[in-house]
Amino acid sequence: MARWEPDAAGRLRQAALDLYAERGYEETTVAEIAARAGLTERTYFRHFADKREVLFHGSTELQEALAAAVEEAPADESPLDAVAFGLRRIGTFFDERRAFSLRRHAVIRSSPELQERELMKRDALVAALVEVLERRGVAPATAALAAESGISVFHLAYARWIEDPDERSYAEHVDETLASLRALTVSPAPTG
Amino acid sequence: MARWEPDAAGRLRQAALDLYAERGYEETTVAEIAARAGLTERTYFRHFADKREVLFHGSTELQEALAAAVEEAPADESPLDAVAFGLRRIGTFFDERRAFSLRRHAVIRSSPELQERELMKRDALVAALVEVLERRGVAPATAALAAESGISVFHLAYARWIEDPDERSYAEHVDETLASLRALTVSPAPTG
DNA sequence: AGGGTGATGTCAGTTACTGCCATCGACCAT
DNA sequence: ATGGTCGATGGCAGTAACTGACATCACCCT
Repeated sequence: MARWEPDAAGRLRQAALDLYAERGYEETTVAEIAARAGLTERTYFRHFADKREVLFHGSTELQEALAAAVEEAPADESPLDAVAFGLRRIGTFFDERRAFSLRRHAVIRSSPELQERELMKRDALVAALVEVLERRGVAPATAALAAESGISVFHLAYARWIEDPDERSYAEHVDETLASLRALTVSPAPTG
Repeated sequence: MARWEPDAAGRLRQAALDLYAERGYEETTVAEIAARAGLTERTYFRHFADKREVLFHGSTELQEALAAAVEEAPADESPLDAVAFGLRRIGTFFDERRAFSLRRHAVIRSSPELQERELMKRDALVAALVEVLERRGVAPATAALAAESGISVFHLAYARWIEDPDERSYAEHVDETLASLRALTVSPAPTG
């Protein structure tokens, strides 16, 4: 028999999400999360850097998956299309965890501190895209713009996916959002 | 003679920027900032909500100025053009404070916590733009996309403005960045 | 003169987070 | 099996961000 119950980090994530949802983020202490997971506060901080990070477990994997997917886009795709290619590929990452995503999203929306952290993760996605695009030979200025635009699509598509009563796939929302972006940026209003 | 030295908040902002630049953000305590401003820690927290907020004084004014400027854009401008109109208008806000902006930017870049807060302010700008655009009659989905894209332009233009050795105006960088965005989103690569 | 006001000070308390050392089952080498 | 190392955890003390409650006291108004 193992010395400790397995998957301490997983238990902490579950306890944190539950407590943040039940009582609210600010009203929950790290000691309470640790206690519910059968651990101590000190151990919590060995698994997660701070009180917020416990809700952002998949972000590194997501970032790597997105970067890898964009890397695999056909070489002749435009920067924005390459990003869109990657976004559609990672759709399953969300589609498979819909219930969890809804809960997590509701918790994050309820706390400015958590929103800040989410924005930071979003920014890391932008940086990862810039790196991949530049490696594809895209000029830095263009890469930055394509990455920002791509993550805007990522974000708005996610918001729509969360709210979609029909529960259509994430990839579908990406396609729709990307089409809207293209419609938006056609050159200045036609004369007349 | 006044009971206290005037402009306590201003002194705190100056002290904080100086100390963050000299010693680094993490190595500076709020008590030290307050002491340099001739105040106590408790008084610091009456002027600023937390250790980060002291660096984001102009953000509310900037947000209101941008919203007002977009509001004044000609009614027949496309959503994105209306935002661009607003961005050019607020250019003086930056051009007049170049030295300060450089120092502040260097400090923020050096600390993840400060970057998080800056992303939050950026997000507030997006929200303000969405509100203004919707009031102009733009459909919510389009408004969200135009706001996101517009703030991407805002942000990248700012980064280039900061790094520009020729110190050209902020509005010029907005124009260039916007043109790049339009070039980026033209429909998928032409055949052949 | 006297009372109200507002910016500040003082102090005690909570909680996030960190460094250091102790514990002790598991695992490995002999 | 013996002994030693390892790795995840606990315990504890300490720092610093932030908050609430109350006191102070020049200024202002009447």
